[in-house]
Amino acid sequence: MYVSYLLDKDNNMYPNSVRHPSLNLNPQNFVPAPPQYSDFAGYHHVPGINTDPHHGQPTGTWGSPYAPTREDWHSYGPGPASTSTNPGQIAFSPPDFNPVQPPGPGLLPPTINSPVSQLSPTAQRRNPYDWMRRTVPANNAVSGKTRTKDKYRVVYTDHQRLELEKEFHYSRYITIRRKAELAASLGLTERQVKIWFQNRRAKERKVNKKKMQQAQQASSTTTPTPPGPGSAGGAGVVSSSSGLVSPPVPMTIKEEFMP
DNA sequence: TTGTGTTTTACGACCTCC
DNA sequence: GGAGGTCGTAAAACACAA
Repeated sequence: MYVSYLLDKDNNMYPNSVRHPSLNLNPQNFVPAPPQYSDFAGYHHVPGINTDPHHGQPTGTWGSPYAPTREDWHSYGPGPASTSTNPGQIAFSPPDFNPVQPPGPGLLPPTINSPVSQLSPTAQRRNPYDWMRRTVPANNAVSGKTRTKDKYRVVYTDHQRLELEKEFHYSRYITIRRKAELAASLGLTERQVKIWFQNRRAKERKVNKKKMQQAQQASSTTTPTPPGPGSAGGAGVVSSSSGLVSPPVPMTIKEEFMP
């Protein structure tokens, strides 16, 4: 890995090894996402749902009504029963959420120690969470690669990405406190969490933009109306200075979250 | 295999806000 | 001035067709 390079920039970068083969979660431990989680890009943030004090962040530029409450996140993880079979996975519920987990069935440390079977490298993506279970070489954490050398980025574990997605699902913009908590619980740095959210928002904008363009194309083919001012090539889709798109598009079941 | 396209981390530049 | 936002981009990791 490029730990040395990153350590030069951020003392807290990679405080411990994040890369471990056993961190890759068994896809069997995931449950298919319910229909309401068909597409992260389509979630609606509801201002005012942030009853959690540390989630009382302003809605900021994200004015669209997004995100269900965290109670809904139960459906992400394995249920209570599966916590015994795989201590690395926890049911994510708001009252229980404590990023600094005590020893035992917590977030990261038990996962590292728990033997989780590796997926066959030839396995195809059939599970809605397949996108999160890529295998990672075990020596990534100690390889000491840098950006200027032959390797410059790590691949987050399935668990890390799942927890980040959960948080993103809850709110597109993470608070400072939640960022610190999440970073601590996932073994990431706050910088990594921040950048992950930035990249995730960028991805969402990209997906939304693509959807809007496709919708415009579909509508233009069905109803051949001449393009109005500012509607050429879907250029007028992205709203305002924030670049955010208000997605009035109906929710569609995203392929990767289909059961 | 291998070539190619896509996705995922990570960064720098620039901007806004406090 | 610092923190955090978007935007553009680099490059590793990955998926998949030929």
